[in-house]
Amino acid sequence: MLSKSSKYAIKAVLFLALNSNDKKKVMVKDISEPINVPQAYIAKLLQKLSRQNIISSSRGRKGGFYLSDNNRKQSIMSIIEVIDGEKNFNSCMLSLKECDEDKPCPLHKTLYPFKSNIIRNLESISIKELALEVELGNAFLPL
Amino acid sequence: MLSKSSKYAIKAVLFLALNSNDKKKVMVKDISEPINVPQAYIAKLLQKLSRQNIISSSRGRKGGFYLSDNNRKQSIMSIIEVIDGEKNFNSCMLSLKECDEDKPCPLHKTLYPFKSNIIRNLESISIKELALEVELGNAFLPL
DNA sequence: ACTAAAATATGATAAAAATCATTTTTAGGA
DNA sequence: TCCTAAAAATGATTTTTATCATATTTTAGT
Ligand code: FES
Ligand code: FES
Repeated sequence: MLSKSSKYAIKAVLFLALNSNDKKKVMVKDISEPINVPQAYIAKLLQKLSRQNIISSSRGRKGGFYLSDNNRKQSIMSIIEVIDGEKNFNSCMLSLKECDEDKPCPLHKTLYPFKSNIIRNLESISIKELALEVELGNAFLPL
Repeated sequence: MLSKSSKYAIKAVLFLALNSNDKKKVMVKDISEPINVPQAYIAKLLQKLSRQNIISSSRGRKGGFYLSDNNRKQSIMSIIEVIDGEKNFNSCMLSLKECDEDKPCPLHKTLYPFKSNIIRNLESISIKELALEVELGNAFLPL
């Protein structure tokens, strides 16, 4: 469904949403540990996200990663797209090709509606909203 | 979502549903080609399915793979379970662990309902039913 | 300016998934 | 009974994904 990498990335972004802002940057070391992901690995993912402006970063002394208010408005899907390249989601469930309404595979009819709903949800839910759920204690950040 | 292997396996089983029965066995070579999957690879998958009685086979001369009437009654999920080991489906969407209702991750609330519906569908739909859709021309076996 | 603390870039290694190749076993037919 | 065509078993290789290690910028503070 989601690659390990996007899972890691989402966790990291959520962690940043809860623990950072433009005044309070946090460095990889202090992200990787609580979310339980190898430091060098999450660093690479964060860099990718930063390059695509999903998250913010500043380097040098007193630098670190953080989320600006604008960053928080982005969707969860945008994270996945940057990391996995969205291919996972519009591919057909049986072939290796794209899903094709006109020539649907046998599983299309039953599964596609669900899949497209999942996509729609991931596209519409923002980082900020998800983080709020955690703050309210309705959801938990798993390690 | 589904591994390449389960996709291959489902295609192969569907092909057998359409082109074989206990009187008409078909050998790997004649399965792998039309469904466009490397012969040695699909052979391995078919063997696994056969061992778990999802499909039938007989060896030696005049042997081959085929689907008995009983085989056809099985669910699509049973194929996936044999090949992927079901792990893909009950794992949490954010952590590497199992999905946990009591301590749901932030994505659980939005995605789990869809996921469980997908699972329920895959469990309830039989090989025979899917094959019928193809016979009726409502669905297509992609290469 | 200089230094140290940070991200960034690049490339190497390890683990997992997919693919390929070879051998062994089984059973039908001469 | 012996040969041959088939699946089954085993193990090697390749490709992809995940992980690790090292060197290079950038920037705040002195
Ligand atoms: S065509 Fe296969 S999922 Fe849509
Ligand atoms: S706890 Fe993460 S999907 Fe259910």
